[in-house]
Amino acid sequence: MNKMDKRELIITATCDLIAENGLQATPISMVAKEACCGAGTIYRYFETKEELIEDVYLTLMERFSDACLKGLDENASVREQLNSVWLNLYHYMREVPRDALLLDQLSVAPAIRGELQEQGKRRLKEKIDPLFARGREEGLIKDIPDDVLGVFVYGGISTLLRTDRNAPCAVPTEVTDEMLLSICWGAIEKRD
Amino acid sequence: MNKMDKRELIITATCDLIAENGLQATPISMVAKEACCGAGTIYRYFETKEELIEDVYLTLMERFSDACLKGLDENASVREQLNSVWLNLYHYMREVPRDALLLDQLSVAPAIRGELQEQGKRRLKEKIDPLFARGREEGLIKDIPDDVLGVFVYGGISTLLRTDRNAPCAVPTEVTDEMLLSICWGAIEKRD
DNA sequence: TAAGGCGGAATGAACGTTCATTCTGATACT
DNA sequence: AGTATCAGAATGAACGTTCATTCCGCCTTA
Repeated sequence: MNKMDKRELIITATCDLIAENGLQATPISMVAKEACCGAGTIYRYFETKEELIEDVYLTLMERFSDACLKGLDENASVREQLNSVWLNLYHYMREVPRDALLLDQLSVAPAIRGELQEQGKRRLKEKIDPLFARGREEGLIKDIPDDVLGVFVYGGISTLLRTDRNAPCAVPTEVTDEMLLSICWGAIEKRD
Repeated sequence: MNKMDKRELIITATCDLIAENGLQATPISMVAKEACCGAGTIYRYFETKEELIEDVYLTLMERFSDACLKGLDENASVREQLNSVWLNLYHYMREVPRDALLLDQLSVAPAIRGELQEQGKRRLKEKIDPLFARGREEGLIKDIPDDVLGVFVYGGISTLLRTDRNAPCAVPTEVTDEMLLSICWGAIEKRD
């Protein structure tokens, strides 16, 4: 096993444990056991536990961005592209609730500072911001700052799924893709 | 100072400290200092720290519910009533970011179990669910479960303000009440 | 090819700190 | 005086981090 593999192994173990037990209930000793290494070894790859958490966060956001942008056709219409991103987001969070939970946990952790959050979102924003800009030019989207609309929709979807995780209700079976898009577009679409 | 005053004092102190430093950075000793009492005294009022946190959560949700339902006119139209609730929510979270932050912190804390969360939301739900039901009957609202629409809007607003707290941008100045309602209604409103 | 040695990687017991909780003696009230 | 309440020191468990030691693969040399 080479250097990077072991590093990845530690990050993966940390992901698993935090998703299962929460952030403050996963001591380094537990990560070490899960990663089949000594506690000291972890400190060969990460200066502090905080740095490990930061890396976990960035790794997760990378996966998250990949999932959202999967199969995006940059030549398609704005509407089709946003549909794709939103459905990807929705499906990913439904199918990998572990990651969604992790994201919730980490986004309020003190280790995840503002700048790091920016870094995590960067790749996604670079793709989506121009999309909103185009939609706006085409008169398709409300005259409200793109960030506001984008964050609102993201917050709606993620909160919907978080609520369902906390108290499993009918969301997974009753909310069709069509319904979801109807809500999302309703929120941002310009009407006349 | 009577018994309840001291209890309230401890809860208030805990609120202040968690809002300022985060949950896991506020030890009991610090709460004791802030509340001007000994650490042991806190254990006269709360069995464990976890129970204290639970009480903080319920107190907070009570304040939150009050704020959202303030001035609600039950004889007004569904549209007017929902406007009132949403604007109350938005203004409260903008004007008392401390409470909004606290709510974020606590809603992912392991101490806040599913049942407790239900209890915290109960009063709000009891008022709002019938509102959605009426709106649905009047053909005003999408044929999508009320919970889904309600949670989506709540999630959108709260995430919007959380994002702004993390990296202060233009939300407070640029998003007018009118814009916000346009987004919220767009998300739930039935169109034909 | 075999033996010896070298250096980075890994280990996990030990350390110091922090924290929730308990204990104890003092204080205020009746 | 007796009871209830308090403050804060004491306690012990749990944690992040360190470090002396061990391990292991590779290179050198004969």
